[in-house]
Amino acid sequence: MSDLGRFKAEFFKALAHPLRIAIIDALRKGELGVNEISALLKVEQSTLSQQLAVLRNRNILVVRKEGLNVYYSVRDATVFKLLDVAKQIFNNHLIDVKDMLSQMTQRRRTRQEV
Amino acid sequence: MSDLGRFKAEFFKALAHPLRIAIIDALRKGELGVNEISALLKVEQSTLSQQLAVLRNRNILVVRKEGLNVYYSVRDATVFKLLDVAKQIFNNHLIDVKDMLSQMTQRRRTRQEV
DNA sequence: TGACAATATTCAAGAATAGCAATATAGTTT
DNA sequence: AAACTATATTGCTATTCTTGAATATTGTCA
Repeated sequence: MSDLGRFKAEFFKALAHPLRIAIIDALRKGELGVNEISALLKVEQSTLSQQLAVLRNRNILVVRKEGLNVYYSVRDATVFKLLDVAKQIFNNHLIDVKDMLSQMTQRRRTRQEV
Repeated sequence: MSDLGRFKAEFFKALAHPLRIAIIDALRKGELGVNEISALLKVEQSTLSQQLAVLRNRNILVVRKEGLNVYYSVRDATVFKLLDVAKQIFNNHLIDVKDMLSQMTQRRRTRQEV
């Protein structure tokens, strides 16, 4: 297995979480403070902090501290391109996305039933 | 949380595995039989089959059966672009990749120790 | 039909992840 | 220094993922 392959896998794993995607999307226009992200995404403080940590550890986000506040930004704008390409793939296959949605919903329903 | 965000997360999750990345990479030049992929990647038969199933279920791969053999191909070549963009990000930050490698190695070591 | 080949699915066990609550840390203000 | 604020980290439980082994399925050929 090539190292590059493993790197990519690690990298995609970092993106494989709805909240983490939302965080990156929120940073498209540039740096934001944790409080701003928090207000935007409305999740538990510790949950947000944990997912920020994941992105930070994977070198996807960059931190800047200023007094009590912490500001995050995306290190390499190429990451946005990745999200855009993903979107493009969905646009190519709207029907499949519907499949995926129904699968996702079904799974959620199954989980609840059990 | 937007649906698109969740779709993207699901999608990246599908890519977040070294073997699955390797499979997709192997299919860059077009369709391959399972036996060929197997020879190429040298993994357990069931492991390969399982990871092929993941990619199939996510609509990333397309199947064609012919007698006893099964041929897989990537449904939308845009997926390759995704891998390329990921590579591009690594090229932009070679040093960080080294960090990541050392982190990965360290984690693996820790796991073994425990 | 029976034996065989290629691939898929199921099962079980361990590893990794997610998210909340609680606690810790670090900077600020009084 | 004490009280306060913003963020990070830890502890814990539930869930999901990964993998090899065993088993099932499907098509082929004698």
